[in-house]
Amino acid sequence: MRVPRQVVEARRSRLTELLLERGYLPISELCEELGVSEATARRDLSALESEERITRTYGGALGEFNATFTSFRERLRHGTEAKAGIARAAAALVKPGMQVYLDAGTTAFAIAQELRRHLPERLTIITNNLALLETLGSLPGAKTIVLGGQLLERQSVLLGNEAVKAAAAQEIDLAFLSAQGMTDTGLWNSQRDIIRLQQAVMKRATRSCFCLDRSKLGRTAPEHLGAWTRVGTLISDLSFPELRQAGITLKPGTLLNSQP
Amino acid sequence: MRVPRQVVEARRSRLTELLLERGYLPISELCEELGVSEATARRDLSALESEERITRTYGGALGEFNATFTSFRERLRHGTEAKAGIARAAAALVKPGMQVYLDAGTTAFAIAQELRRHLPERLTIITNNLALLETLGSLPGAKTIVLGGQLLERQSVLLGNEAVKAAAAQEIDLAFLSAQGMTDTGLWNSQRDIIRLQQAVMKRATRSCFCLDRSKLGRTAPEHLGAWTRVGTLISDLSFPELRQAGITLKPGTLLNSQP
DNA sequence: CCCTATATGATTGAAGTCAATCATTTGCTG
DNA sequence: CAGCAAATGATTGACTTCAATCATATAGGG
Repeated sequence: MRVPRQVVEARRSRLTELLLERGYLPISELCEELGVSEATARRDLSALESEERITRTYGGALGEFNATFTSFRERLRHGTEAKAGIARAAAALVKPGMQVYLDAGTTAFAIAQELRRHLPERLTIITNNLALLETLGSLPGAKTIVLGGQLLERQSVLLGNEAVKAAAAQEIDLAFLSAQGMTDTGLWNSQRDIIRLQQAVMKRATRSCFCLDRSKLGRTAPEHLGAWTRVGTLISDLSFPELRQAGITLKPGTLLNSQP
Repeated sequence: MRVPRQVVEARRSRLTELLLERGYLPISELCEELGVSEATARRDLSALESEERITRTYGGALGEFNATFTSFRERLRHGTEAKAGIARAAAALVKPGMQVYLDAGTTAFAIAQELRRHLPERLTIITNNLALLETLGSLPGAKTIVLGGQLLERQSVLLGNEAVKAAAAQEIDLAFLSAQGMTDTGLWNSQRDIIRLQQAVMKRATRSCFCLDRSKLGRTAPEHLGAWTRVGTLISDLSFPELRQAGITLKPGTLLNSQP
C-alpha cells in the first residue's frame, strides 16, 4: 500500500542515522529495526546508495560515517608509491623520546602508519590532523597531543587562532610539514589558516622537514608559504638535478632522497 | 601445505591493517590482496574475530578501527531511553547564536545527535569529545571548536593542561556536563583531569547544566567534582521528591525534568 | 631424520542474499 | 471523485557465501 512521501523520507533518514550510529547493519536487522519487509529495506538501501549517503555491502550496509576520514583513506590509497617512500624516510628520522609534529594531509597519514610499524619509545606526537587519531590513539607507549582549533568543514583538520596559539606553546623536536606546490620561489599552500599554523609550528620546531613528492613540482597554490631559505629539510623522491632544472637550488644536506 | 607460523601471523596482521585502512573489505578482495584461497581467508577472519581484532560481516569484514568510537556507540545504544529524554530536554535549551560546550561521555553524544535533528542557526559547539566530531563535522551552518589536549588512551577525549588552558580562553553561553555519580555531598567523577577541565569550563560558562540519569543516583566515584551549590541546572529523569529522599535538596528552578 | 600436528586448497551441500516481477493498496493530482 | 502513480510485500530463480570435510604438503619437535 502506498504511503506518504514524508513517511518514506523519514524512514530513510532513520536508516542513515542507524548506520551512522552502528557503522554496519545486516539486512535482517534493518528490517526488524525499521519494521518493513526485506524488499522495502533493499529498495531504501539502493535509493540511499545512489544518493551516496550510505555504502551497500553484500548482506548489509555501512554508514557513510566519517566520510572525511574514509575519503582520506581513498586519497591515500590512490597516492603513489612515492608517498610511502617519503613516509619511510621521514619515520627513520624519528628517535626515541622525541616530540614530533605531524601536519594535515595524506603524507602525515602515511608517516603515522609507518610510525605505527616501527615505534620509537617515549614518543610524543603533536598534531591537528584528526584523521591520524584513529591510527595514533591506540599506540601503546606513545603520547598524542592535539592542538585545539576550529573543525574545518568536510575536512578533518583543526585550524584558526586557537590552533596557532596552542602551537606557540609547544616544544617540538621534529616537524613534518607538507605543501601543495613548490616552485623556484618557494612553497605554496591553499589556505591562509594552514600556513599560519605551519609558520607557528616552524618557529617552535628544532627541525622542520617538508615532505613533497614529485607531483608537487612546478605547481602553485593561492597562498605563498615561504621561500626555500626557510626550509630545513626537504624529503622527496626528486633528485638534486631534477630540482635544479626547475630552478630550485638547495643547500647541500637539505635534500633527503627517499627510496622508491 | 603447511607454512611457517610467522608467515601466518604476518598475513593476519596485514589483514587487520588492511581492514583498518579501508574500513570494510569483501572476502573476494581479501583473497586477492593476500594471495590466498577463500578458505584460508575465512580461516584468518574467524581467527581474528575470536581475538576480537576485527568484526566479520556476511560477505566480508570490518576493521575494529576506532574501537573507542564504536564502543562509544555500543554504550550509547545500551543507554536507557532516559538518556534520550535528557538529550531532548538539553537540546531544547539551545537557542540560535549560542556557544555551547559539550562534555565527554555518552550523554553529550546523545545531545549532539539531538542537535543535528533540530539545529539552531549560527550555533558554535565547543568540545573535547572526539566522538562527537563525526556527528558535528557535517553540520552545515554550525561551527565546531575543539579544545586541545592529550589524547586519552582507549578513550576519545582530550585532556590535560592544554585543555584547561584552552577552556579558560573560551566564551561559553551554555555548558552541558555530566558526572559518574551523585550523592548528598554533590557530584563525583572518575578522573582528576576531567574534573579540572569541567571546573575550567564552569568558570567560563554563563550557565552550566549537569545531565545525569537516575542510574547515577547514590553512586560515588574516586574524585569529588563539587557540591550541589555549584550546580546551576540539573537535567534528569529523577523527580524532586526522589532526589530529596536521597538527601539531595535543590533550590527551586534548579531541576529540569526530562520527559521519558 | 622421522613423525605428527598444522596450514592450505578444493569440493560440496546448505543457507543466505539479491534483483526482478506481480498483485494490491493507497496517496496525490487534476 | 476518478484515475494514475507510487509504495509495499510476496514470490521466484539465479547467484553468493559459508562451514564442514578431505587430501596433501610441510614446518617443527623429538
